[in-house]
Amino acid sequence: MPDTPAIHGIDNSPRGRLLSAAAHLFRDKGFDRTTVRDIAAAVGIQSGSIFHHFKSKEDILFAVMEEVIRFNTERLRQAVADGATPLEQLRNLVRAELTATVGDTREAMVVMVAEWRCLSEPKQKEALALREIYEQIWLDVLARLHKAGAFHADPFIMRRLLTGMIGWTPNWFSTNRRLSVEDLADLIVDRVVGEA
Amino acid sequence: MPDTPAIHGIDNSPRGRLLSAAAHLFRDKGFDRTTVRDIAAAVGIQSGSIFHHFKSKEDILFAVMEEVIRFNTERLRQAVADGATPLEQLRNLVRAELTATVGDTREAMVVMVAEWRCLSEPKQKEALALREIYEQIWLDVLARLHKAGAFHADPFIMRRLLTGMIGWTPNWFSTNRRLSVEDLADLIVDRVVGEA
DNA sequence: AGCTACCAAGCAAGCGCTTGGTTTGGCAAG
DNA sequence: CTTGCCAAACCAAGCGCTTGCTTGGTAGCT
Repeated sequence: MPDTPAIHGIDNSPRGRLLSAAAHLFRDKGFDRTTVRDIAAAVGIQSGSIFHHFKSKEDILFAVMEEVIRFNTERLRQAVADGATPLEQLRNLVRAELTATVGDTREAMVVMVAEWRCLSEPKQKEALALREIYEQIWLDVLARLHKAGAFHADPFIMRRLLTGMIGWTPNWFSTNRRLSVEDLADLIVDRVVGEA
Repeated sequence: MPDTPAIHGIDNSPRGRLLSAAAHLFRDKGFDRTTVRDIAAAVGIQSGSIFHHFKSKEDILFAVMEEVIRFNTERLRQAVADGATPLEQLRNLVRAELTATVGDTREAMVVMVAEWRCLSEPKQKEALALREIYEQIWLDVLARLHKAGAFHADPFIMRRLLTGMIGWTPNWFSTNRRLSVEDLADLIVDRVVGEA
């Protein structure tokens, strides 16, 4: 029963432990190369027992994504609420998404972007609906900044560049290096409101 | 015999057609969800006949990656050679990688980042060696710019932010929109040498 | 008694790949 | 111009294995 480190926002129930283990394995080997036998072994049960908690392997993947989107959407809401000015809100948003991406929900976030197409089309649509709520929070703040003249480019495109910059960080950022999440967030914010 | 659109830098031999078709399918459904029967059907042959050209399914994936890295490394070299100043070289590099990423080698580029871990470890190392040559071209130009005072951040980190911005473009950029590759390149270059 | 959580066994389908043999196109000797 | 030949390209069939998932039953707690 090798316990996998829990993911922030996922509880300690049998179902929750299954989710954390699955997220870990999905990130490591990908959804398709992870067998239900792998997941079962990671929490110390038989492979068939998984289907008492989830009705299919795809459902596990979907649950991982759903949980991480919901949890981080709430985090974004907090980030905006905690900012007095649009610029402060942007900085908080970048910090929040960075924390999600290389911090406490790292594995699940990586799985979400990497294994998106492993979902059936109906499930993709379901997840997309949740994702759009998440994105709207970003777009609102960016639109406010744009209106205030903080940058000239299209807010939509700016969000996409930000998504790219932040989404790539798991491939290189290491927590135990000298560059902190806060410093990296500042660096990224500067790419938007460009003060060289 | 549904012909898949060829990828730039891959010839028209039976092997080349197999590679193009495979790249297309790998991008669409992922490496694991693509069967050798799918690939065979895409070029109109029997599944077993594939192993006359490649000794394993993994070899097909590796060949796709190898071809696209080699081809685009040469493109980067041209981009640097065509630039008179470091800033011009950077702009050319961004344009070149954007063209590779959303243009003529799009499918193969997407496959390379998305299906990296589907390679066995030895093959990963082989591909990584090629990739490092590619990256060094970027780092040289960025280091020169940094020395000249064009930006203050660490060139390594700047390259990673660029990789993220450019690497994410296939998920949103469309060639038939009003934003051209050149304009997007300029926008991205401005994120580096920040003139707001 | 009834519910949640689990086990032991295995089925049907799909997978990568092998095998042995056949077609095809080019090309040099007669 | 024919003939014989060879290698590249391909076919038809299927083997052995892994996969997601099902089934029927059991242990333990309330």
